[in-house]
Amino acid sequence: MRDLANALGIEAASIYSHIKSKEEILQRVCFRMATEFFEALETAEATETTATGQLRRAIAAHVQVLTKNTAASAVFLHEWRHLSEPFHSEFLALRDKYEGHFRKIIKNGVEKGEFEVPDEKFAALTILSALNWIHTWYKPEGKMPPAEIAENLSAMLLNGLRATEPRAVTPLTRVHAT
Amino acid sequence: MRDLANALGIEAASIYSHIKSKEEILQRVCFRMATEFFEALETAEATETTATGQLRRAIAAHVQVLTKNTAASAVFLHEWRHLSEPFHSEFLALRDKYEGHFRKIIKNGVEKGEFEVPDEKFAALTILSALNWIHTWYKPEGKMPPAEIAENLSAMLLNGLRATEPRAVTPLTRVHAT
DNA sequence: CCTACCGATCGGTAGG
DNA sequence: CCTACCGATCGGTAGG
Repeated sequence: MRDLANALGIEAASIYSHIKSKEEILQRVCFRMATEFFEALETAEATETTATGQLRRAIAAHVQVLTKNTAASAVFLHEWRHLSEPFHSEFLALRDKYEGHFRKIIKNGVEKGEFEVPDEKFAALTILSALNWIHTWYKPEGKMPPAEIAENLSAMLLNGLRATEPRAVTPLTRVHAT
Repeated sequence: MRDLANALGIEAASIYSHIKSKEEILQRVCFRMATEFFEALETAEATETTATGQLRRAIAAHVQVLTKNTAASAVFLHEWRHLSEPFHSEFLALRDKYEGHFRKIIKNGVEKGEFEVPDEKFAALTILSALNWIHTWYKPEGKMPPAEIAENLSAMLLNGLRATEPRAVTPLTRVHAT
């Protein structure tokens, strides 16, 4: 709190005329980020009809939110553990709901014959894992912009590494990095 | 340190007759885990000749180490940030070297025509991301054993979600979870 | 938003 | 491995 006050140019005690407690900051960051992720995801789902299209848009939306504010993303991804009840449970429920959207897209894809996976929940978790790690290395000044990161991730997750068949996904903006 | 002492059944001050500082514990955990990851990876590389085989073994080895001790893995994955110099730099160098092994396997695969990826570094990072996230949800008592997790991850990362072609990887122990 | 301060807790040391 | 402590720092409050 002293560091924060210092960055704001005020005394530490003065922070408490703006917020109730240190945890309130954590709560605000966690739930604001959750809202942003949901809004981006819902837009993605609404603009596409195929499971493949929805998944690609959902990945792009997630990467967009994640890279827009890496500091807030790190809090959203890791620090929610320190939320007190009932916020902790509430946050976990939101997280599960978000994951559920991905599961549903994958399930739809499997039913329509677009996808083939051993386990939808596992697939959803793996996709989100690959996505969520980027905040540890992403730098806004780096040479790969968010849209291209999303493109590459979609290609890898949809087609895998294998070179046996023609690529099923050939995005308009297919870019080779490096 | 008080909690640790409590768990050990001794006084907090007594810990310091075993270690020099709190950070020494962090250093030991981080570098011991690094060694374990390297040993497992080298064994994996030595037992296979194709890039596909090596990658599948490397994934299995990584998952094995990660799930064997989830607490130590979490420290290895996140807390290394608090290492002081020169340990911090030394750790980062090891991490980059480890990542380099994965990059090389992928590069070999591309050259031999087994893989097709836009960017080897990006592919290596994505694979490790998908792998490293499992420590956040893995429970030893859960119904998916480490070998099956590795199997599913290999299948997803090598073939993707797409159902357009016959599966290129058909592991001996292919299991459908859930 | 500041001054002045608090009780609690932290990693760690001295000396046995 | 313990007793007895330490200086520093923490989140936060009282009263203006």
